[in-house]
Amino acid sequence: MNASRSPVRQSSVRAHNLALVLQTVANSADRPSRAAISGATGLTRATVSALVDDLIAGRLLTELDPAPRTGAGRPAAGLALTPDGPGGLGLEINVDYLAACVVDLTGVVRHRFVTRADQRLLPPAAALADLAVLAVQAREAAAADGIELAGAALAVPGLVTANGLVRVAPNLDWQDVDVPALLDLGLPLAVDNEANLAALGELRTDGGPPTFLYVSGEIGIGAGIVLDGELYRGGRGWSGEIGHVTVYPDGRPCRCGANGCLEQYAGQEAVAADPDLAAASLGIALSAVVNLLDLGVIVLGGGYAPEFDRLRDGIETELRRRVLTADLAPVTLRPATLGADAAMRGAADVVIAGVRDDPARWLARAQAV
Amino acid sequence: MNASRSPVRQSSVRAHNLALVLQTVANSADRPSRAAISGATGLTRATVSALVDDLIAGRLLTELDPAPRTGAGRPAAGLALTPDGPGGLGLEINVDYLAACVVDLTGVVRHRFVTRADQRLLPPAAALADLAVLAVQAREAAAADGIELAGAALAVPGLVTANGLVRVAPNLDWQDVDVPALLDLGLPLAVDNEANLAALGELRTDGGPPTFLYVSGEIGIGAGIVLDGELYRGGRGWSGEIGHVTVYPDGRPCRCGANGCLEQYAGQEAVAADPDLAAASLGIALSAVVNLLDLGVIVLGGGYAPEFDRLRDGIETELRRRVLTADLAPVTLRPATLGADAAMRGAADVVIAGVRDDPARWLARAQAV
DNA sequence: TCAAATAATTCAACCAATAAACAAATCCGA
DNA sequence: TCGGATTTGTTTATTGGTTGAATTATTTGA
Repeated sequence: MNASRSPVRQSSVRAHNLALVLQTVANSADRPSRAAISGATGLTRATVSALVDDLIAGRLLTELDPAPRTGAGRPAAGLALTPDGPGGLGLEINVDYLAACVVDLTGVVRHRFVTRADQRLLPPAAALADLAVLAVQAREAAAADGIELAGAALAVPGLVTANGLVRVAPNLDWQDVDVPALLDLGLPLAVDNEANLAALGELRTDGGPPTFLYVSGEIGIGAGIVLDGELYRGGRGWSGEIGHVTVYPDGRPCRCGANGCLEQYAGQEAVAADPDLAAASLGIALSAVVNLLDLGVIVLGGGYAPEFDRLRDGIETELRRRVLTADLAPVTLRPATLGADAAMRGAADVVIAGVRDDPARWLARAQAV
Repeated sequence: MNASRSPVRQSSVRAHNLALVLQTVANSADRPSRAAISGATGLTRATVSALVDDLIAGRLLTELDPAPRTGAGRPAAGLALTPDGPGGLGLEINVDYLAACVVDLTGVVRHRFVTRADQRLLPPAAALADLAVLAVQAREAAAADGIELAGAALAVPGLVTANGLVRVAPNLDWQDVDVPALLDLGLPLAVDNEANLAALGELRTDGGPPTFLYVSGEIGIGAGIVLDGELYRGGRGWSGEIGHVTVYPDGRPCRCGANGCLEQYAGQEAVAADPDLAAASLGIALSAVVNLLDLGVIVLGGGYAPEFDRLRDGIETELRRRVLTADLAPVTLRPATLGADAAMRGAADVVIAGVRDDPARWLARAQAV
């Protein structure tokens, strides 16, 4: 509802419409013609043609054979995202591995690199130096495919501020690590919480609902909240700490100092020890989330995904009992579709989503080079 | 991040910039000149002049004496919102009263009408007919001031869908009431939950933070979630049901069928019976909200506002203990600044916010008439 | 072989913002 | 008291971008 606080000039109109055309192609199942785009967007064919010319010149779209059609008339030229345009570099650092991947504009993972090693034994700078090695490998592999990286995003299991500072990452034993200062790849770098990025990865999975909660159960429990297709990061970027939602006010002591946090009842160890208790506890906490945010879909990821069948009933029982609107509108529970790579995939997706959402910036950059 | 799915034409540019200028005036403490607006927005003076001419012609802005200034130069003409342009009609229906108010474009309450009567004794159609009488009075009073109502909004203590259908309002004993069908005022009518609208009322209060939780404690407990200056309504419009967040999983049975809902420990009766228990319970539930959404400000309204001093310590104790990021960033607790009228004020504010956020639509309508 | 149909491009017109010059109204200093 | 400095607001030519209509291109089908 709030109009954004910046003036709009004609060039903004073009930027917006470039994004509109590019997204129309991206969301289209077939390979749409210029005329089809015109119909879908409401822009005239003349305008679409001009915009498409720019997008082709900037290596974001390519012309292909059209989708087959019956009847008379000049055949259309099919348009699709280029697999050899800009790409995204997804990075992940976790307790026992480092990973990097290259995703092209169409969303396909083109390259994937993993190094297994216990990151808790290294100081942050050393771990990030190792990660930089992977990043360079990834960039070279991408360049060999004709892909230029538009940026990078790093998934970290911890609290991250908007400017990339990792305040706390308990399982890595990190505190106040200024990642952008230590990891200079010569690329724009975003840093975010792993659950947030995994949630975004899940969102890009085709047909993903635009509003859902992604819950990732590892040693700790994190959640990514996606509202209307956008990740909600919270006032200071620290949303989704569902692991420390109180389930039993006078329950087990938690490492955070409080009692009865969900983490103590549905963390990795607790799930193994007593799946029923974990499911019930998770159900109680998730009911709170649904009552507050009215989410229709909950995705269980991370360590929860393989345990999904064992947890489902217990969770749903509590949801039915404790969600006020349970009989008015159902809550769907489903396992994550991406596996262990979810956060890294999500990170790469964030980068290419940045290009798809603002192609004008990419075109201007490509122009300058 | 998601570009909206509609094309942008030149007229959209004008619509956006009209809104930008109008909001700049609205948010300005003094009475800004065209040059000042130009400086604040980044638009050129020429453009601002043209936009201001339109806004003055549409009776949204007026020229006044400028704010005093020292130094050389031609004196500026001060601009301000017109008190006699479009206004908003705020309506409220609650257990024991009906209310209506007229708020002008500057946010001042110009007229206020209240009828005390137990609404549970009447069928919904009769209650809404009584409300329509108040609405007509309000409109006539507004017309006498030269105010034309741009629309109306109604606050209801219950679950409301996006198209104005009241699914359940337990304390009114309403079920599936199609309000827009029963209440035709010849004006655009929005219907929303009272806590949502009260939260928006609190937002418009000058200096209100753009991200906060508004909690309203009456017989039930509702909450309005405001994220980045926008009310978050949830996937189906039923967010904010904090009253049914579980505090003690095996605790007191609730009328909703579950056990240990917050409502049983911090509802109106519970607060009276045991304020300490109410505060602790509220603290536990609010900690969950903060952990999930990372909100920095919580506003206590409705029946909680007068009890604020008695509840504060108990709530803050739990917040400190249970919010993971409590030592990284504080959570501020404060009482609501609007009193019993909060929801009705918020309703009227929603209407005028609609005009301020999209003045082009109002200008087009005024033109057509 | 030609008419109908559909796709894409070209071109003049229009809308809105910009930049720069200009007019208006005040202050201030000699 | 007068003229320059200063700031506000308007005028005018230019530019960027979309539109709509006309035009060109390419196919199907009678």
